[in-house]
Order: sequence, then structure tokens, then C-alpha cells
Amino acid sequence: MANRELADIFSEIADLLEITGQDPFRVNSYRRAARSIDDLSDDVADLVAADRLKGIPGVGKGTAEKITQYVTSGQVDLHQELLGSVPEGLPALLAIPGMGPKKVQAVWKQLGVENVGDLKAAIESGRLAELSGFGAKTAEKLLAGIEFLGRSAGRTPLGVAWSVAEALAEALRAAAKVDRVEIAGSVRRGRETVGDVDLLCESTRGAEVVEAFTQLPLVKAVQAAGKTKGSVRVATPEGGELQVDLRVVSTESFGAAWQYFTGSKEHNVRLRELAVKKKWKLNEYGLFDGDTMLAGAKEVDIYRKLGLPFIEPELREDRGEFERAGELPKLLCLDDMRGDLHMHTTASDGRNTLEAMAAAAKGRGYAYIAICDHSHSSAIANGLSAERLEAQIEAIRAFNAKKRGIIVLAGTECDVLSDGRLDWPDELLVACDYVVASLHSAMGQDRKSVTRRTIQAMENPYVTVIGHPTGRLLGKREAMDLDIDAVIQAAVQTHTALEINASWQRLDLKDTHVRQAVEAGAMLAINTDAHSTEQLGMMQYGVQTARRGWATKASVLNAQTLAGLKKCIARKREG
DNA sequence: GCCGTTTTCGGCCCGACTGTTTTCAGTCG
Repeated sequence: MANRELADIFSEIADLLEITGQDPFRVNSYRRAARSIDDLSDDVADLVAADRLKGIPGVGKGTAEKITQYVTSGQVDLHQELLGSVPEGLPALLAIPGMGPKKVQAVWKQLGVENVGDLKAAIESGRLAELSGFGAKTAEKLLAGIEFLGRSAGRTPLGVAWSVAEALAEALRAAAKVDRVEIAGSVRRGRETVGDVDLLCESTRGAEVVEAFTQLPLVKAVQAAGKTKGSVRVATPEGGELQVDLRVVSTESFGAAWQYFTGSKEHNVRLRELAVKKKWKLNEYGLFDGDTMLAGAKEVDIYRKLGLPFIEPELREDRGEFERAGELPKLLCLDDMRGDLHMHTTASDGRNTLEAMAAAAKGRGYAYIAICDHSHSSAIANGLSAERLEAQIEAIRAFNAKKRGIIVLAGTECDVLSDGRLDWPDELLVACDYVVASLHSAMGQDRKSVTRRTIQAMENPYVTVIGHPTGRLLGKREAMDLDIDAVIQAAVQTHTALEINASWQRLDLKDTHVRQAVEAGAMLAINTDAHSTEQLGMMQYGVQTARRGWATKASVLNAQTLAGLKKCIARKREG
């Protein structure tokens, strides 16, 4: 699919126009188009062929022409022109905290800086500090910004950010003696990776709280510290660095501020436009008609006053939540989850026993779990032999006979081999209560091959779920070149569920794929793939991903009762 | 460059913080 490449081209056009000092609104329209294209489930080439480009939000006559140009020739003239007029390494400067288009333009035109290395040299030689509009402090900040970029290695995975956010919120409650600290930003929206962490505190003692915040032990550097706002950098447990912003607001503005700092930016722009149309004003302090405050203490009141239902944080991406405000789904929530259908034990590469996993799952309130240790071919993960799997099934039957208050399904995570065959014969699969089939090898095969293997696995009547369907590892391994449309279609036809692997290193399926699957009527299973009792806690990331894909309880296998789950498994087995 | 039940032209969200200014531009979210 060429969508990603085209979205990157439009993003770069926006950067280049910005650096060359073009109209900011024109710049923004390219950014908007880039985002829309990245969100599309259809290939742009198909949309061009069907003359359906005009239906894409933010795509008008000019952008449509450029998309068509890209589809027919593989490039966009404007993009090529701009690339010819701006040094190749210049757009990267925009990623440095503190560098915006005006500063990039200044260092380029006045100092001949063409890339990050040049900028660093200009700072170290003292030339940058002499530039009009710059100074010693700016130079120092930019140097720190360049170093931060090197250490942060881009965006932080959701799971890492959550743990940092919760630790800081807890520490701040204690240090500043405040009752209410909430997580906002893309962490609250459950994005798979986040750029920074946003915290919101309810207090009338702003400066005091910000002061306490900047002095927390976790804080490595302070970026800004004002009366209502502070910004710091903290070290993550994974050895990276992460920026954390804190805002302090009063009780009557807390809802407006929480709404505002939860974003997304695109969602907020739409919301403010609605306010402007009513001649009102919306900011982080409230919704106002002149000097009269219409709403502010609670998020829901802001939405209600603007004629909308409460929109859940995970939906706030300007991906149709306004157009379809009247028909928003009742999203699945963590409490709906009745079990976890993919986890490992010491029998393969897990750290805890069957009994320990079951006890921990029961502690989370689950009615059932499925133990799915690796199959024979996953030698590196200590995959079970046929004899060991049979013995494990026996052990699970014995466990269930003791009535421990949780039902354990005897499962397996069966490898899909490089030729599409399953690692276990049907005689063994039928002995299991439940089967996850996953690709762990030959993931670099071409689109046709990996898609065929996946669909072939789904056609086996004993395969209940396809595990981590695209095989991606966030920031480490690209997804397989899977034809997701074909896989979703086959999932619907064969009554096979697709997994949302809840591990924050995977989140696979991802949100946009979930949305496609839900709309097509496919079933999902949200599983932690836990290799230890603690990892059962990753379920929340999977649920957030499902919510971002507009999933309801009805489309999730392990949100069903045990009887409901068994019915789904039986329906597939019986064809 | 997009967009439109007040508009096909003239808008396009709004405020905090910092540093370099001498009243504000730039950046950020």
C-alpha cells in the first residue's frame, strides 16, 4: 500500500513549505491531508481509480490533483521542486525541541546551517548565540534538545509511558499534598506510542505544585516552570528519556482542562470550531458565552453544551466521532473482560506455573483463561512436544476438577509453518479446547505468501484465533506485508477471531485495523500473551486499542461468558 | 490549500512560557 509513502510526502511538503515561510494555513492543510491519507483503509490508487478522492476529509481540488499525480507517476512535482530548493538535512531540524520554522530559516539563511551536525557546530562555536533573536540560553536549550533527541529514540511505547505517568502522579499527590492528579494526553487516549506525558492537577496553589513537581526525584531536567505549568524530562525504566508536562487548574475549570489536554489536537480544533459557530469560546478554562461560563468543571458538560454526547478519550482523533456523534458505540471496557485467552507457563517460555497463572487471573476477577504454550517448532521458545502437550492437557483437566474458582481452557499457540501447514496434526488440535495459530517464522515472505499462510490457518476448523496477526514489534520489527482486507474477510467467513495482542510491544492488531475488523463484523480476542503473572496486567493496553477501533463487548470473544465463548468455538468447529 | 443552512471570499483554536525584547515573537501543546 502506497498510502504511507504518500502521507510522508505530504508531511514533508508541509515541513518544506513551513521552512520556506509559506502561509501557515496552507502548511496545515498538507498536514491534515497527510493524516487523512495515513488513516485511510483503502489504497489511494483504488480511490483514484474510483474517482473517490474528494470524499477524503481535508482533500480538495489541489491535493486531489497531487494524489493523482503520485499514483500515476510515483512522485509529486511540488515535492520535487521543494526538495530542490531546500537542503536535504534541514527538515530534521524541526524535530529539535525549541526549533520551529522561523528559527530553522534563520540558521539556514544567516549561518548556512544545513543539518543537525551543522547546527551543533554553530552552537559550540558560539556563532548561534550571536544571531538576532537567539542568545546564550537558547543555544544551551537547543544543544540539550539535540542530545535529548539522541537519547529519546523517538516516541515512547504506551506501556512505558503509563508506568511513568502513574509513578509521577502518585509521587506528585504525596509531594504537593493534592488530591486530584489525572493523566491526560495521548496516554489517556491510548495511542500505541506517545511523544510526551501530560498530567493535570486540581489545585489553587499552582506555583507551589509546579515547584514540587520539578523537584520530584524522578526528574532529570527542568524545561519550564511557571505559575500553572511545568515541563520536565524524566528517565524511563527502559533507559530512555521522556518529557512530562504538568498543568495546574482550579476545580471549576478541571473538566475543560482535562478535555483540552487530552486532545487530540485535531479533535480539539473541531470542538472549538463548533463553539465558534455558536459565538462561544472554548479554552482550557471553560466554555464561555462572553463572560458567562457555560461549562468547565466536567468534561461531559462541555460536550453536552456543544450538542454532542460524551466522546470517550480513545475516540478523540477526528476519525468520524463528530460526523457519527449520534451513533457512537458503547465501547468495550476493562471490566467487561471475563478472561485472557493467550498466556504461557514454565512448560514453554513462561516464568510462572499453570497454577500461579490461574491464581493471578482469578485475582483479576476472570472467569476463565486459556493456557497456550508454544508448539513443537518454536524450539527457541522451548516449544512443547506432542507428548508434553498431551500431558499438559491432562494436568489442566485435573486442575479444573479441583474447582479452583476459575476455568482453565487447554490451549496451544500453534505455529503456522513457512508453507502454511500447522505445527500440530488435527488429532492433537481437536484434543485442545481452544487454539491460537501464530506466524513466528518466515515473516519476511512476500505479501501473497504471508496472506495465504494466515488464511490457510484460519480455514482449519480447530483454529479459534490468529495470534498477533501482523507480527510487528513496535520500534523493533515492521509488520509483515499482510493483505489485511483479505485476512479480515476470511476471518468473517471462517468464524475465526483476530487477536489484539495486548502487549505494549505489539498492540497487534493496531487501532485502525481493529476498526476495519469491527466494521466488517469480525470477532476479536484481546489477549496479553503473558509470560508471567505480572504481564496479565497488560490487558488494559489491548482494551484501549480495541476502544480506539470502536469495538463493543459484542465483538470480543473473551468479553463473553464461558458458555458464550464455548458456543463461538463450537460454531467454528462444526462449520 | 480547504471550506461553506449566515459565507465561493475570507476566514482558518487559543493560551502559557521563555528569551530576548524594551512590548513581543517564537514555540509548544
